[in-house]
Amino acid sequence: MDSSTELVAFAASNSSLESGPNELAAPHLLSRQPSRFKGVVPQPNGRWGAQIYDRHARVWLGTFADEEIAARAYDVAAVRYRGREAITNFPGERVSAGELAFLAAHSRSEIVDMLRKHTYAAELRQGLRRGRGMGARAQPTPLWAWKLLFEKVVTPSDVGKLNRLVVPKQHAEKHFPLKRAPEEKTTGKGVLLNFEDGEGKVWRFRYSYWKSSQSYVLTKGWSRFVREKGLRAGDTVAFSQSVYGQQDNNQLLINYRKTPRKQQDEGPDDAIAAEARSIKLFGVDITGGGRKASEGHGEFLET
DNA sequence: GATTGTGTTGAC
DNA sequence: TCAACACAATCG
Repeated sequence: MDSSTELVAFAASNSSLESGPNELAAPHLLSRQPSRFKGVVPQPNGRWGAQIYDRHARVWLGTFADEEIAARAYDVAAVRYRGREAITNFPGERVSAGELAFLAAHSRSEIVDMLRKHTYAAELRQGLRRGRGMGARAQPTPLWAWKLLFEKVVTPSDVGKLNRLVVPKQHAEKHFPLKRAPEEKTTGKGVLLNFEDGEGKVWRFRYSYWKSSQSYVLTKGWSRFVREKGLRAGDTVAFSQSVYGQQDNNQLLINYRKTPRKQQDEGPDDAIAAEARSIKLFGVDITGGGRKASEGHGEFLET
């Protein structure tokens, strides 16, 4: 059980928004303490959960190591669900017009998803950067703006229950240099990296080096990506880097390509659908998959 | 084994 | 609507 993960820091960490791994002091019964924030509930392990109620139903917004971060997550959801005048934990911090537009451009479930994945801040920043005028809706960075770093045909274990993708050593050391961390500065295991996918969504994975197996891996967050993209052994994932600002923010992209399969081997959806799903023009999906017209009625912020 | 987040209940 | 509490489902 030598899970000895060598903790290291990424040379130019492309973003490490908010709370790192939990760094609790006394995990035990310290959790009973109720939160001083609205929409925040203590978790048995000392962390904090955020939730909001929508029409009698609880909407879980995720768990956070920091109580205040959880409170901010609630605030974001409150504004998205109840509008600009919603009661929030930090009334003093006005919501910018840009953020309001960003919120309006995404469905409630999308915002909740970002909060749960802890990528809201990153997506907002990205959304504000492009979306300039009013396009509002997060547009994917065009494919020509990316430089391919490397690809990997995923193995069964990469898409299995292990929640980890082994990054081929040669590529890892060349493109994702893991520099020794300033000792204790690395509170958690490894480093958190954000990747934009072909649809403009942001994914966050933990990247670290497993000493026991002497391999570089993407762990936390990986299985969620596998699940949502329906990745299967044999499919290909590609990692690219923005051709812009090398030092700026080191934007990273993760894409995937499904390998055609016999219908009998296909899971829930067939190969036709899988292929149609990947037809894109300059990074923009022209197949019409589009947004899920979920959500109830009477939404605020909906234009 | 640890953590998440759902089930459920009872106040406000 | 909202959170306290218990604990099953899910995760790492």
